[in-house]
Amino acid sequence: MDICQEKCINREKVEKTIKTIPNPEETIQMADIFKALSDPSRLKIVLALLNQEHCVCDIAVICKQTNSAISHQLRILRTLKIVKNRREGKTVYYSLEDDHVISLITMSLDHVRH
Amino acid sequence: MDICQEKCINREKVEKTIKTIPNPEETIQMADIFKALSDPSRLKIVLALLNQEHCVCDIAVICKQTNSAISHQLRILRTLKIVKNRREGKTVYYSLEDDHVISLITMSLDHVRH
DNA sequence: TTAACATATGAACAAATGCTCATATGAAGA
DNA sequence: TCTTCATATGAGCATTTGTTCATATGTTAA
Repeated sequence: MDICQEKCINREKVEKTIKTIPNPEETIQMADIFKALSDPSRLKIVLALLNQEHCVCDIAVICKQTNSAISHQLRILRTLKIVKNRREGKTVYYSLEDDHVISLITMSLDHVRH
Repeated sequence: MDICQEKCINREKVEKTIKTIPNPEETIQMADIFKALSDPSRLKIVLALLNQEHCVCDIAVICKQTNSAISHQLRILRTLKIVKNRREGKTVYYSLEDDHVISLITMSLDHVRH
């Protein structure tokens, strides 16, 4: 197969780094959070909720998408515990569940803007 | 089309939020960074580079993937300016380009571990 | 109970994504 | 120069993902 593995690897460095890598479950959970923010339309929803809660209909207007598309995306964000909701009559208001998300957003915006 | 847009939106809240949303280019750039970290195998590569540089071959061993798969993913990370590389003879060493990425990783790990 | 309406969800489809396999590139030593 | 080896890359593919359309759910008011 990979002859390289017999010859060129630096075992010490490899062993040392392997110890520092989070376990698979944690890695997948981290990836899931990044995945939630990796789609521009889904990220825009999160950005829309950064300062105040909104109903599905308002989010659809802000994001220029159909209520259905927004609702599907909100379900994903809800499953990942990134947003929470509360019902008020016929209307459902969504807001961010977690301050960590706000930090992630702020940091990546810094990065983009240098 | 969407009758809802004629009736239920809260124009004031919507207008206020629209002003706070980053422009489309920035939003896409932010999403791109998150997308780079959203795939578990690509995230693992970044995690492997968190503390020290490694050659492609070592990364492949650490991540238990073929050199080819790693090389393809490194190209994506290079394009997004998340990793950089230096050549030393036949070997190419990769390391993280940017401290912002380290902060993002650290923060999401915090989030996962509470 | 019935109508109206905000939201949720399942199915289907087009587009994007990650991997594999084969092959190319570029550097070092014989 | 020729061979070896680390890395890079293109094509093809199976899988995943985001959207649309149709329909369901749940709440309010008549």
